[in-house]
Amino acid sequence: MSRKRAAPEEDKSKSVKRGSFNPSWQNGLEVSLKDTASHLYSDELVVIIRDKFPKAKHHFLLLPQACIDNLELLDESHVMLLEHMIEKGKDFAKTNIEPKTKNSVRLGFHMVPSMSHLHMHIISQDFDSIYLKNKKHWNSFASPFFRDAESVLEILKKNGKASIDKKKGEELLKQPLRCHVCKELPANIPRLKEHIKRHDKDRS
DNA sequence: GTTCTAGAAC
DNA sequence: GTTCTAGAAC
Repeated sequence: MSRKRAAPEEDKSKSVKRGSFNPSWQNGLEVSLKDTASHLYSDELVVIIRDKFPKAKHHFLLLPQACIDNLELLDESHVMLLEHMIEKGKDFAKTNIEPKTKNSVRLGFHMVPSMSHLHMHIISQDFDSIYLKNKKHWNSFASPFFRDAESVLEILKKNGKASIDKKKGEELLKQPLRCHVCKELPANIPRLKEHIKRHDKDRS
């Protein structure tokens, strides 16, 4: 028998995709929110879960319980919520991430998120992960595409909103690969991954 | 968000 | 020839 791969299971997905602008993967976080068994922390306002494809040794997502799609929908009334998100995110990092790496943890949002439901990343800066595979992955965490939660909070306080610049986001994802520690410019992803191992050794 | 893979880059 | 990236997925 000469066949390259198993036959594609077309029928299974068609019913979902056809006539729907919101493919199921975009709603993954809504599903996780309802799956209380996956909650590592929860209170009346927020939930913390593991990122399904962690891009570093420690990578979690903190989501509000309320159905807020993205940063664009925040206004003055959400300042306290965002402060709570940051506080609980920091607490979680302090107690759940080993001391060696906890100093380099960042809390923040993607400039243009792929998935529905507002989510704040809690991610260590080693970027040691088999799931970090391409330029988009890298730039979404190591370029200004990653917006620190504290800066977003300041902007929200100042302007009463935290708008999304989609065009700027798309440009940032296409920027050359740049080491987040020493600003070196590795030629490709394998070389970048080899390069950042050095900084990990420097720290330990 | 991921998977898959054509063809660019080496 | 092999490695690597980048765009389609109905």
